[in-house]
Amino acid sequence: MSKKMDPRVIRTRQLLRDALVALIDEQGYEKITVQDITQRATLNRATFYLHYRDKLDLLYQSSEEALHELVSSIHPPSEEKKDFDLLPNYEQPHETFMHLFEQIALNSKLYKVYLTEKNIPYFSDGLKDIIINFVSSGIQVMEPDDQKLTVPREMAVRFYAAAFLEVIVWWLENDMPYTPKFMATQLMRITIKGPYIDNPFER
Amino acid sequence: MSKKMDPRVIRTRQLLRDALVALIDEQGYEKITVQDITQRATLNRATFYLHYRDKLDLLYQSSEEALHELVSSIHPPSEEKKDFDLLPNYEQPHETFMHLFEQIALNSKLYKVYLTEKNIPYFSDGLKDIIINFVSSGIQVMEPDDQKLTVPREMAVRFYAAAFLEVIVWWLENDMPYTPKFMATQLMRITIKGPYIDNPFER
DNA sequence: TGTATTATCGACACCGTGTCGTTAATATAA
DNA sequence: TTATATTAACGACACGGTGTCGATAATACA
Repeated sequence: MSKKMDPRVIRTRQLLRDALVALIDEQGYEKITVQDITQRATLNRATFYLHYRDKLDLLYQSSEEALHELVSSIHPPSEEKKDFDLLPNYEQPHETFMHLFEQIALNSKLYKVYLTEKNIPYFSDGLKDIIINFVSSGIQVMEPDDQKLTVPREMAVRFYAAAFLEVIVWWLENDMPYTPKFMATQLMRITIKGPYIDNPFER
Repeated sequence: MSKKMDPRVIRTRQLLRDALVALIDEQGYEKITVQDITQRATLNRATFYLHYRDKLDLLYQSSEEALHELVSSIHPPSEEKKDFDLLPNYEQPHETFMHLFEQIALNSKLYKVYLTEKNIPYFSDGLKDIIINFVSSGIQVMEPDDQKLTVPREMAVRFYAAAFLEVIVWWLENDMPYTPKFMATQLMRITIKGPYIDNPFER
């Protein structure tokens, strides 16, 4: 899709996107003006409007691109492990979890800024939707019978999706102190076993 | 504190706060101007600046007030149940959870708008901090030994705090379809037992 | 090298902001 | 009830960011 594009266009848009990320990191999203962005990108302000409607449009398109890359890189599961993944060992890292953390690490600058800065529209919700779909299908495969869930299905999906997203944010905030494999293992364990090794309430 | 205030001031500020909530609900936070707010409140625009620095300051003060009310209403635990709450039955609703949902229900219009509308600064984070403190002390009481947690303590705290907040948002988005008691019971159960009644991984 | 595409530049009206100074309305206490 | 202080209303102002325009310069590619 970018093959037939004028290299100047590609360069200009990349300059604008990088400028946005850098400026959000420095002064937060809300205070940024189109003037700031074009100045940082060493472009004329009118040039901005040749490519994006406004600041929000630039953010949307950058977000869409990053999230689309993420989904594409995760979607194809390795075929030979399919059956294994349907019933993963909870002490073994889930393959999709690992892909998720690895892909985020590859683009960590953008993810850290877009997920941890305050009041960035769209990106967090977009990623949450992706995780919701993942969690939803995961629970559906593990337990199709609503009666065998501890809480209403939709509540459980939202519960774990938000929890997973928060752990990703925590990981980025702390500059990725653990490997993707470790993180995937941790998420699997806390989801299945809960917070305590010896459940204090029973057994 | 509001005893010695001119009743006109109280009236004016309440008009502005109500106008903000209504306008966020109608057109979202970002598009709102100070002009819009004062027009809706039937006040002169210059009057706004006698009370608040800008739109964000109005939101902050409204948020602070609501969150302070929430903390105050939750903090005093009923004395006679103290020992019981330290080791709650997981099929019994946790008293603090119930207070949380009940207090939110009392001010549900503001909570729904401030928590479910996109890009409302401060409020979600403020409530998340409150829940983090609550979760953190809860886990600390249940299990002071890091070795007996399934994952790093800070990760577990963030995991459950975000999950609880998401369930609150889900509850508000769906116009509170369950009672506070039911919600508190569900949260307790999914936290301790995980998503599945019969753990498919062991036993 | 020629042609089409894109970027640059300066200028414009528009809108929301924050702050004046002046005048009007209102609460509270004498 | 009336006097006084506090607050609101009102109109006006300069400022800054926006979005768009037309004309000109630079660049990619055939």
